[in-house]
Amino acid sequence: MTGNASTQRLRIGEVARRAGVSVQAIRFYEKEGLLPEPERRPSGYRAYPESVVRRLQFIRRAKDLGFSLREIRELFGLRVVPGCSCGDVKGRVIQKMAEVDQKIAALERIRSALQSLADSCSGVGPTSECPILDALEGEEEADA
Amino acid sequence: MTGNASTQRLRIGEVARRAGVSVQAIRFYEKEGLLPEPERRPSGYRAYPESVVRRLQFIRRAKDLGFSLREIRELFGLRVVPGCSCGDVKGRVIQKMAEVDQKIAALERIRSALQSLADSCSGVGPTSECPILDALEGEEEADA
DNA sequence: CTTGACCCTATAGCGTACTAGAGGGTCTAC
DNA sequence: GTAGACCCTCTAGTACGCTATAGGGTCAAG
Repeated sequence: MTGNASTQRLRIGEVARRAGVSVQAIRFYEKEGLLPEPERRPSGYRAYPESVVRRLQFIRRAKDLGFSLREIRELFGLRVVPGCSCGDVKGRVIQKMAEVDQKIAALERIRSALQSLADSCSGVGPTSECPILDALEGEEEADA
Repeated sequence: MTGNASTQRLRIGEVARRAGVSVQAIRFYEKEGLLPEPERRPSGYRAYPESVVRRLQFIRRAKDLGFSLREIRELFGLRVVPGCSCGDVKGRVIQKMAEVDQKIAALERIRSALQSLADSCSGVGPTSECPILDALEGEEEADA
């Protein structure tokens, strides 16, 4: 049985393996306040409860969704602060979505500018007469 | 007329003002090989021809289009290497467009994941029962 | 001849999210 | 009792594109 849970502590390497992150990353997260400081064995080894694995998975997923470590730390904060509601968390997600939308829009503007550049150039001829290079060098045409 | 052009050299501050970049950035670009080393006055002051302003504008625009300084340096290289054609330049632009497309696609995946998270949460209730936080913490559901 | 704006070099620091290495201790099995 | 895998701390380094600072020299006007 898994009766006495307090004896079932994991070492950092095992946690890293299970969560799919590096040992150094775990120590880094601890230093940055994303992970609570774990108990230590007499030897100084970190001794983690299994729950830390889920927390690391949380970090990984939020990171994949574009949250910075700072933002993830704030998400953890929301869980702890008593007055905070689910709406606060949802707000962060909505806000992040707006940021993502803005990034997408910016990239689409860039994409179409690149497309125009590519279209302006037949691809033949010397670089000294390249319409792309000329366009990049050109005067301020329309600054708005 | 602007007859004797060689006397019309600009100091770095004036170049910075005209090109809309900082003085330090100009020195940085020089160090990184994006700008040729300019003439110097006896005092050691850099003395730029006006053309450097256009080159800085090129850098600014290419940067805005997502080219890194390294890539911009390579673009300048293309112009100088004799065997290079306009097609080489166009190729860079096409490749950059593909990169932008990939970034857009990645952000759209993120966007829809965020949307799902937001949809899963009514926004009311304590953070301790937040479906968003639970989802981020959840087990590996589908790893593919 | 001094004031203030400008210029010079060189080095350090920022933010992000770690990785890599040095130099050392611990644990477990054989 | 020793090998090898693991753990510890601390510092430095990575990439990117600069910014900031220290400690000086130059230039033009008044």
